[in-house]
Amino acid sequence: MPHDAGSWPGDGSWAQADPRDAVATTKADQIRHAIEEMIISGTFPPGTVLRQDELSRRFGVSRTPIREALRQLGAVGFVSFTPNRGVRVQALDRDEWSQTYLARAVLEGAAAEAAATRITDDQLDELAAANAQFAHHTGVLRRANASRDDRGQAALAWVESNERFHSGILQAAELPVVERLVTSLRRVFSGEASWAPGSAADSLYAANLKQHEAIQAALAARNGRAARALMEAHIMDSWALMESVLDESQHD
Amino acid sequence: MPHDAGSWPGDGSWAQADPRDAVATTKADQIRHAIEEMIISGTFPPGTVLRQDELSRRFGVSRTPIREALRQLGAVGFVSFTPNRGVRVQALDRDEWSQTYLARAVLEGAAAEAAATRITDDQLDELAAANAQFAHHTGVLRRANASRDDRGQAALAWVESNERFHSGILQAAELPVVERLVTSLRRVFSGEASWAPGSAADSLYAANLKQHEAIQAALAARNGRAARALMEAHIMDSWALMESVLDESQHD
DNA sequence: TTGAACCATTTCGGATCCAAGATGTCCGAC
DNA sequence: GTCGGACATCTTGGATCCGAAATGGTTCAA
Repeated sequence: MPHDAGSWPGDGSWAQADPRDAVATTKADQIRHAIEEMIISGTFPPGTVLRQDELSRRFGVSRTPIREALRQLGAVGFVSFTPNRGVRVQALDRDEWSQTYLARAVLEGAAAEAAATRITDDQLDELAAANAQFAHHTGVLRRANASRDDRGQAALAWVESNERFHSGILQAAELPVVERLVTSLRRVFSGEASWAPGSAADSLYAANLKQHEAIQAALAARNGRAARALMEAHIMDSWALMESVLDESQHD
Repeated sequence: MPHDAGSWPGDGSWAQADPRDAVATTKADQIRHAIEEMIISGTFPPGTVLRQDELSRRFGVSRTPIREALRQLGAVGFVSFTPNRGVRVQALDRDEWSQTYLARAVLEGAAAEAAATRITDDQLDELAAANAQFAHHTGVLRRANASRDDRGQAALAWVESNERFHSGILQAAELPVVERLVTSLRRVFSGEASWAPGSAADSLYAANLKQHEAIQAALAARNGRAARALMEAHIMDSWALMESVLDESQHD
């Protein structure tokens, strides 16, 4: 191996971030994951130009696996290629964002409908737990007198419990292909928002919580049609929430 | 360039197959396209193991661009990777197929709804033309006394006019993100069927045609809700048609 | 002063070389 | 006869090298 492999940024935990790679994996795949995480976490904000040489130094490998990693990210839409010019972290405009939400809405709606007939009691319990968490963090976010630090913590936890709820439903639907699609849509979009849901439209958070509970109830009642309609409306409303966050951060 | 570049299979028309690549493109991208076409056209049936060395000889390039092309195809799901073992053309089982259709159904349904409010008269004319073509080829397919060769021709033309109708609606919807998603879903699935719709359930073809016409009418009437419901039902019915074709080919 | 051509620099794309993982076979031991 | 291990071979993964495209700055002429 060239360069100094010991000079890795962080602690090397980038490797095997995904259990799928635990058994056997290539550097190209590990690096794809690492770059993906860096994009999502905001280390590489949208619009950033990624230089192969710089990345190869940072990861302590030659440019070959870097290029393969970038090709994969390009195929999936995380970065955009310009031949002989380099790659740049994809930046979505508002219209593309809204379409991403639309796609998620109909796909997760279909998943919710499927889940209604298949969900087990254990899975329903899991959803209830996720929603309890969600309710708690929503409360912290809406509390005006919370410190800035608390808000940041709560925002992260809010996103996490939200994901827990949504992926719980996707798993219950037993539609792995659809689940993969939604996951990739969600990852692409999460890259842009360095999520500080912060002070955004207060009532929207409350509505969001109510919607989660309504969806949960529909699933418990095995009402597929209702679950679908509610989920669709919920995600389109989340888009409104997201838009208000975007507007806000634009005014900075 | 190594090897004999003159020994290209075919006539070199693989290059610049996509106008997007016309201005500036890399060999890796051209080869990705070429392999993709080969998978779709059935040259590389599902399950085929793709050897880098063989591909590099076939395309007259070194293994480097081949590997980048395969990485891209892998990221998109056309092929599956096994580290140190090679890549294999992805084979979908019946359940994954059905999910692919479900995803298409809801996404194209949403597109149809959007199209209803935006479609122009010119675009409506184009849909009508596509459907006229579709009707014609459906007729040939249903004619029992057609020769085997005629049927093959008609089958291809049938698929083509079907795509013309569907992509016409997607374009009218002005949702490029959704359109890309659907296109990639459709490409993956078309790889499997070396489409000889042939003798499959006759009444299903007739139903398919009627559904196209109903969707067209809903769009003309600017009825988004109806267009969406009809499109969804249409694609789920197409799945039934596809399933019967699959069953049939299984009995060979 | 401005614009166009030329050259140096940077970065990428592709080719080649080498190392490492995987498979299959052959041989020997039990 | 069968099981296990060592070895030969095949294929992939990664590193390095080189040519080509794009950029930016400089110079010369109009």
